[in-house]
Amino acid sequence: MPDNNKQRLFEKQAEVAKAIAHPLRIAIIHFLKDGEQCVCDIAERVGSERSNISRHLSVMVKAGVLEYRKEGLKVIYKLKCVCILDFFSCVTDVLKQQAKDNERLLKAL
Amino acid sequence: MPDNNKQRLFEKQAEVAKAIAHPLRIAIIHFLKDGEQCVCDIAERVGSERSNISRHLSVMVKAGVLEYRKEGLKVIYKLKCVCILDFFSCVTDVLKQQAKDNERLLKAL
DNA sequence: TTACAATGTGAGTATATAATCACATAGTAA
DNA sequence: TTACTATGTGATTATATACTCACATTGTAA
Repeated sequence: MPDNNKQRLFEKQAEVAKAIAHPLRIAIIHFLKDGEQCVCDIAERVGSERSNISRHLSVMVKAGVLEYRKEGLKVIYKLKCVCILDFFSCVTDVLKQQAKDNERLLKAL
Repeated sequence: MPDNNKQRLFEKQAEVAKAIAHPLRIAIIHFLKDGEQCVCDIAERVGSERSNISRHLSVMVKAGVLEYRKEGLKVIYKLKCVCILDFFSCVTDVLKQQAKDNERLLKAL
């Protein structure tokens, strides 16, 4: 693969990662694990303004993490790909490792 | 788990995701897949200033993605947890889905 | 010692992102 | 039609991030 394509691939991957890399967006993803939800309910659940949530949702849609459908007045969002959840088991491994390191550090005191 | 802990967990997860969410940092991670490398060689490979690379590396160390050891003048970095690579298979799934969507869209023209 | 090489860091600037408020839009229902 | 509700968006501000340059630090080697 030529380097230009590699560069473009890295940018695409970064865009997906960025779409996940925010506490509110992670909270949204976790909420949507259990099924699709409208903006209104998402906003209430994660505790933020609707306009703000709306923007976060559109970031994730743009990155291909979420998709939506309209139902009357409501817009209902859901995970586009359950594989997103695998990401969190990966992140959890990193955090567990950190916890272990900290423990070891404390013991050395 | 109380909501405060959940909140903190989401922030921690976001920090790890953010540490990955940059094209240069993804390039670095891919380079380190094949083994540990010094700052100098990383900078040459991914094509950026050493001082810039140094900062990116420290972001990833702080997030628990990389670790390093010193060897004489050189500082040698490596992946702390191979599980980071799983993240990319997850991201790749998202990108593949996007590609499929685009294809379908083009066919509808 | 002096000179050099690899790395990290402070300061400044440019850009990107997040949040808020006010308002626009679109569907619903009386 | 009018009034209402859910959502999205423009404009603004605050904050965070990325990059560059100059310089400090640390180890090496003559």
